[in-house]
Amino acid sequence: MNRPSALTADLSLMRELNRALVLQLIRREGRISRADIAKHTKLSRSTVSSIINDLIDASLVTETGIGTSKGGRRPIILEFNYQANYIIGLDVSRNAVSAVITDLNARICSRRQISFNVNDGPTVGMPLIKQLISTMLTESPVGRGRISAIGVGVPGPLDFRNGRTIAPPVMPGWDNVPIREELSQTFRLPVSIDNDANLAAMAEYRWGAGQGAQNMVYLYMSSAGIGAGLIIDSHLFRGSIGSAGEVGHTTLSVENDESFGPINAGSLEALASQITVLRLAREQKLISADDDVHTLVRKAESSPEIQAILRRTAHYLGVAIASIINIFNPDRVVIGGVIPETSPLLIETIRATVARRALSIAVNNTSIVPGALGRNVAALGAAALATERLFAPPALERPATLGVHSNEVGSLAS
Amino acid sequence: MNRPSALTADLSLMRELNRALVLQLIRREGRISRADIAKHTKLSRSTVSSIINDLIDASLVTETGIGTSKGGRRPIILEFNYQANYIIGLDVSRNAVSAVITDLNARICSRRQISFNVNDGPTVGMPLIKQLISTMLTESPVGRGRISAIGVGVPGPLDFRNGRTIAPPVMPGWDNVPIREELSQTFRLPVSIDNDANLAAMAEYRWGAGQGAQNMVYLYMSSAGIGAGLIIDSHLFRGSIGSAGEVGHTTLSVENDESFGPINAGSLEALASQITVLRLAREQKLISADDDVHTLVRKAESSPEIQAILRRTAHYLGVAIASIINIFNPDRVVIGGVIPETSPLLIETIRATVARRALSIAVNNTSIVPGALGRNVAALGAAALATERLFAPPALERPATLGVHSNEVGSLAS
DNA sequence: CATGTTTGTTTGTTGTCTTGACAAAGTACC
DNA sequence: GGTACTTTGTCAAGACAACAAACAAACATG
Repeated sequence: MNRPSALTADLSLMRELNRALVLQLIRREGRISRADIAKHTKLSRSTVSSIINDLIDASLVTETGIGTSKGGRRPIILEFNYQANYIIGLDVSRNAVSAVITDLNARICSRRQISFNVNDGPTVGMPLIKQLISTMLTESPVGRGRISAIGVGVPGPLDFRNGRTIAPPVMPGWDNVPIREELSQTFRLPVSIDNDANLAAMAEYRWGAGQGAQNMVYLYMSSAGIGAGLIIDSHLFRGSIGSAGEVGHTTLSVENDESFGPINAGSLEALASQITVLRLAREQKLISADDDVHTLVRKAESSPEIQAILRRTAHYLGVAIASIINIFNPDRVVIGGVIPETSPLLIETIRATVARRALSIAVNNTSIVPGALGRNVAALGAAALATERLFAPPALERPATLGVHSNEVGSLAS
Repeated sequence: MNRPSALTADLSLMRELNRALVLQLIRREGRISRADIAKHTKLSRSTVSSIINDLIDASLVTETGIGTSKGGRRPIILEFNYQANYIIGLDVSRNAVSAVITDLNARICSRRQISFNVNDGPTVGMPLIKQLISTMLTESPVGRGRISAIGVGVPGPLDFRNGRTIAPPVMPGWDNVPIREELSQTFRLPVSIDNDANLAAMAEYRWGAGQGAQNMVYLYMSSAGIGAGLIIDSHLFRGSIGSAGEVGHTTLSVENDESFGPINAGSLEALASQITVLRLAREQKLISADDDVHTLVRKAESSPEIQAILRRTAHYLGVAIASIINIFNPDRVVIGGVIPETSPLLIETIRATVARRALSIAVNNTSIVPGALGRNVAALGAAALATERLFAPPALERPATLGVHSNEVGSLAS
């Protein structure tokens, strides 16, 4: 039922597809002429002209000047109008809600953060969230009318059929809250919602360390826990009920041949989360009680004890990543969060563990890199998701297989 | 590069899409009238008529009778002509090559097997494979002219850009052999090639225990090792270089807090493969040297020692499956191979281990079942892949996201 | 200045789907 | 049996999107 039903093709669909095709090309290329679009897309010049007229009328594209001649008439340069619309991106974490307003190219033009306690539950939390959105809408440098979508990230899995939270352990009291519906009705804007790891993955994929990847795994070491976002052929993969990538609760298989029950080594989250790292360092008096992760990473340079903690953490992460690589065969693994993004030691140790534990063919074709977008990843991703939604071509049936074929003989169906 | 370049939409594409749409509906429904097709596809009745005429001309569809009235004129029943073409499916295993000829609905109408030693390398092996195909072509009950595609399964990963083997450990000497090209040129037929686990997954998904699933994981316990095939939204997922699902070489994480190196517990394949199970049973004199897996499963009923071996094996498999479920969130896990398909103990133990080790939300939405197709799965899958290829609609760009959206407000691009 | 090239637009053609009308063949009810 | 209504399938007319070819504008080259 949730399966994307195959669309019937008619003329309007054709137009939609070609318009999306042209639009995506312009977004990717930046500056391009009608003639070049025709060459890239293999559409005729007249068709391109017609589509461009539509897009200019919708003010999604603008003519920004005249290019240089290639031996004939000079081309008119077209550019995507990134300021045609603006998007609000929200990131709900355990103790704060941060919001950004971005243009269609993820340039942040406004940013705001409120403190927040997720444990207060939705009756306290939802009004705060709405209040923040309201403030962003009214006080933003761009007019309210030009903000055209809202994206929201929450820590934990969602029922993605109706945009409700589902009993997330990190969000006590937030069971089955129709966040999407409420916000959509209050603000009369399209609302996209997803969990923070997925959104951060989206952001890194489009604008950060994941650019150009085909299949990407994003591991998110946030203040709330550890999650993963999977991107397959440029698209977020959520699994059957939306819990794909929930690696945080995996018990790292720790056992020996004699006993079958899991030795109580706990979950990946318990062993390798940011909270655990801080706790261990504090217990050993390596940092003070109010030092944060940034301090920890800085002090690590001169502290072999902290380095040992980080190595151990990295090792656990590496084991999880090795499993993911064997199963998933991504060409890039991006590891996000303050510690991975600032501590070279962590990344290097992860690489070493993965090299030992994953299938060598797969490892050799996978680069493991830290995230590149810093503190606002998830909010940016929320904006990214909402943006993508605005320009998504219609969903069509994918080809029935992705197998290996000889193309020397035509298909029957053609 | 390999990324499916977005197709430009024109009138012929429109027709192709709609034709594929109608064809798939007929294949799925079995018996259906033009009017019902129009209702399901939301195409107009006249368009459906036109498309059906094309399909009847191509003899892919036939009018097979008159249905019952629903208060008006009685409908003409259309059926897919499963005997319009036939497919050869090959399964290359370590010590045999088996082949089937199937109609377009996977009904086997001819079957043959030759003994084979994969260690002899391609100079000996390829002629044998070609010989087998030749025999199937000439001696088949259907004429050679009606066989329209060949599918091949090999044990091990492939470079799926050019259909060559890539240094599979189980196929020494078979590095970089252009199997697809050779067969395609020799027999002048389209050739599809893939690894056996992927093909078996395909077969179970279409005709076996995976029917109706959305995201399916297939674990294949073959004589050559352990592999997995992943099906996402009805389509095989192969990863970036085609090694997705290669779980066999994963080192089951066995370690304790003191040491970081992997304790030499070996790979999943070493711990839980069919070969290992047989070896353990033989070492303990529980079966004789020439007993096979069928005997083993039968004797297990009265042998607590064999049961212990199976429980242990199931436990290892369960650990691997739990990881896969956490990462992938499938709604079905199918476990294929002789032992899983005949030993209830194995499946039940796997279920128990998975229930303890995987995220409960995900486990509750995942059914774990044995394979249903028996010994010819992989060959059937090879035929399935080749068949799908014949009727695959053209590849279009997928929508940019699969995120969660409010549909209350339209998109900009429409 | 003549020639050729590149860019963008205009015009007429083609192919596909849809709409609405229609015939054929049935049911339901009087 | 007759009339009204349904359902199925076909046909002709119209809409629409892309294409091909011709054309105009603007430029490079010799």
